[in-house]
Formats: sequence, structure tokens, C-alpha cells
Amino acid sequence: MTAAQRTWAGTTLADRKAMRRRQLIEAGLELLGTAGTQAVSVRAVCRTAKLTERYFYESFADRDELLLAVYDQVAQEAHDALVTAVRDAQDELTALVRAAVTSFVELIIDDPRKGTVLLLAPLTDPALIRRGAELLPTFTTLIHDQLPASDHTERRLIAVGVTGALTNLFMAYLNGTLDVPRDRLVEHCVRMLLTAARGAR
Amino acid sequence: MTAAQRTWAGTTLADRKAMRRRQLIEAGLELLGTAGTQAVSVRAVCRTAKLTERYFYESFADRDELLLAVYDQVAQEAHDALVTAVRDAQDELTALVRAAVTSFVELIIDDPRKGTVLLLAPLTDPALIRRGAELLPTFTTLIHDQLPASDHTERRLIAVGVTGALTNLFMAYLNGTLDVPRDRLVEHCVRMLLTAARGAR
DNA sequence: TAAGATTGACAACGACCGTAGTCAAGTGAG
DNA sequence: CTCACTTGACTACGGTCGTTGTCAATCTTA
Repeated sequence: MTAAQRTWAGTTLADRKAMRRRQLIEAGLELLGTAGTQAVSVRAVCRTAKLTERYFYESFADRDELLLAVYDQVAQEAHDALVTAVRDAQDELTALVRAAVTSFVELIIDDPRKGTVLLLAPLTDPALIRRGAELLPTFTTLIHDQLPASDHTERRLIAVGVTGALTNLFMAYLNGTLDVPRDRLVEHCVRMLLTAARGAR
Repeated sequence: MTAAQRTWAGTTLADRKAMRRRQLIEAGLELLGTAGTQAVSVRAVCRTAKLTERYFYESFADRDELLLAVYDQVAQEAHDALVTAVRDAQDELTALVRAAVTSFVELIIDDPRKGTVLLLAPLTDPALIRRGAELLPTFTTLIHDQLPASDHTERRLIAVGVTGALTNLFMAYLNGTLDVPRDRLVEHCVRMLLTAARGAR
């Protein structure tokens, strides 16, 4: 029996390693989503995860690799939520957009840390800047692709602007700075997206 | 003759102290505007300013005080630029808005570090978060105040959204991510602001 | 039970941090 | 010239950082 298959406290090595990886990512999410980039140190992550530095380097080559793993996991979750919401929506643009916005709002209400990581962290951390640029397509393609093409530059201006508007609105909502009921926020975002879409036609 | 009035290398103590303060703020702007918050350490600022730590604490109680001074100076510059641009513009809404946007774009083209400090730093640094919240009024009041009142919540939603859109557009422009001529960016922002204003009526 | 895999606690390295202090050299006023 | 003020170079303290390594304790399998 090879070492990787030996059971230990009832689980295999691979299982335990995967579980530790999850713990580390969860700790990273906690730190990145609440205290910000500079709080995500290897030591702090390990303290939070109640694991030793050794296990950090078992799963990640360095600090940045953890940061990327945290971001990618949250982005994947958000993407999945959007995709299923859009798939289940009726085939009408307004309903589609509303479904997308609602699913995102629900995600960040359910766990505000994820909203912070998704929207704010890439603006802040050098390691995540590229990831932030990649989020924009994920976030707008679903809607934008359904629109008739127009001037490429115009679409880009609109996409960048809308993304910024949504980011700021969601972050303000998370802060409590934006004193608005959830439904009103959703409706406002939906209206904005539809207006932008109409403008890009 | 008191110590403060003695001349030294042709200048008074107060003058030299003020000059050192300016050097430190300039160094802070350089670091904050290019390398980001975490690069602004007391030692790095002093290295950049070619001054000793002693002179840092002569002008600032601690790191955060410098950060605020840097931000406030840039914000003041931006505010002044907006105010004079708007004052000199013809008394028509479109011209007003165009003047405001142009003046801001020129500011951040002239010195991109200032754009970064103004727009990005407050999202990033704990010490500047409150300042970021205060920028929004400065930035939108000039235009918003000229509009007929509407639902307070609606105005807030629009203001937050527009601010985010502008921020994202300007940052993308600074990055080079937004491959668009300056005039086109200005026109797009003007149109967006006017549309938003009409929406808030 | 003995051997080997696995774990946790912790030390060590060099680096940078914020902040405070020392000391010699330079400079101008009386 | 002398003295007081000013300056720059430097050291020191206690802390955290990323990363690697050590070592004894614990657990599973043969």
C-alpha cells in the first residue's frame, strides 16, 4: 500500500491534504474579505486556519498563489450562480437581467466577504489586477452578448462604466452606506443595465 | 532674534520646515500614486524625499497623517480645478458638465499619480476610506445641485452609480486598458452625466 | 512491538517596519 | 571666536514578514 493511500485518523493523505487546502482558502477568504490584502500574510492565514506554516507550503508555493486560489474560488461561485440564474430565467431580456442581478446580490448578502473579494480586492492587490480585468467579461458577457453589435469602442466604454457603477453600488450596499432596500437596489441595477444595453445598440 | 526667525542658508526655519513638508508630501504622492498603499512606509518616504526620519516626525505625527495630507492636497487641487472650470464655463448645463469632466481628465493626464490617489487609494487604505466617501459629494454636487430635486434615494443611487462608472472609466484610461482617445472619453462621460441627470429629474 | 509516516510546535534567517535616540559636523548670530 | 541651533548619518528596540528547517510526539501498519 502506497503512502498516499494509507488511512490516517480514518482518511487518506490526499483527503487530509485537500481538507487543509480548503481550510487555508477559507482563512484567506476571511482575511481578504474583511481586513484586506495587507492582512493576508502567511502567518495570519495559518493562525486563522489553525494550521502550521508547513501545511501552507504543502498546498501553495507562496502567498500570491493562495490569493489567486481564494479569488478564483469566489469568482467560480459567482459565475456558477449567474449561469444557473440566467438558465432558469424566462427568455425575456428584463427577466434575464433581473435574475442575474438578483443572484449576485444574494451571493453577496449571503457572504459579504465574497463581494468584497470579487469587487474590491482586484483593484487593490497587484497579484489580482489581471483577475479583475477578467471578471468584467464574465460579468457582462451574459447580457452583452445578447445585444446587437455596435461600435466596439462604444461597447467597451459602456461595459467599463457599467461595471464600475455596479461595483460602487454593491460596495456601498455592503458598507451600509447605501441605505436602500434590497429590491430597490436590484431594480435600479436592472434598469441601469437595460438602459446601457439600449444605448449600445 | 528668536530661533524661528534666524535665517539659515538664506531661509528661515519655518520656510525650511515647510519645504521639507512639501518634499515629504511629494514623496508620498509618488509612492502612493505608483506603488500603492503598502509602499508608503516612513522609511521609503524619507528615502524618496532624501530626508531623515527625524524630519518626517517634525511634520507628521505618524504614517497615517502623511497619507491624509497627500490625499487632501490632491483632493484640494482637483476641487479647485473643477470649481474654476465650472465658473469659467458658459451657463449651460452641457458646457458646464463638459468643462468639469475635461478639467478632471486634464488633471489626471497631467499627473496620473493624482488620479490614482484620488480614485483608488481610498478604496484601498483604511486611513482614507472616510475621505473617499467625502469625495463623492465634492465630485457630484457641482452638477447635482443644479438639478431639480427628486426622490432622495433615487438621487443617491444615481450618484453612487455614476461615481463608480467615472472611477472605473478614468482608472481604465490611466491603465491604458481603455484604448480610447481623450476626447471620446470626455464626450462619453459628459453624455453619461447628462443622461443620469435627466434620469434624476 | 518496531518501523515509518505524519503531525505540531517552534527556531532561524535576513529583511523591513515604526519610532526614538545619539553624536559629530556644519552654520550663522553675537 | 564662541556658542547655540540645525543638520545628517547612524544605531537601537521590538515587532512582523516570507520561507525553510529541526525535533519530538503521535498514529498506523506490518
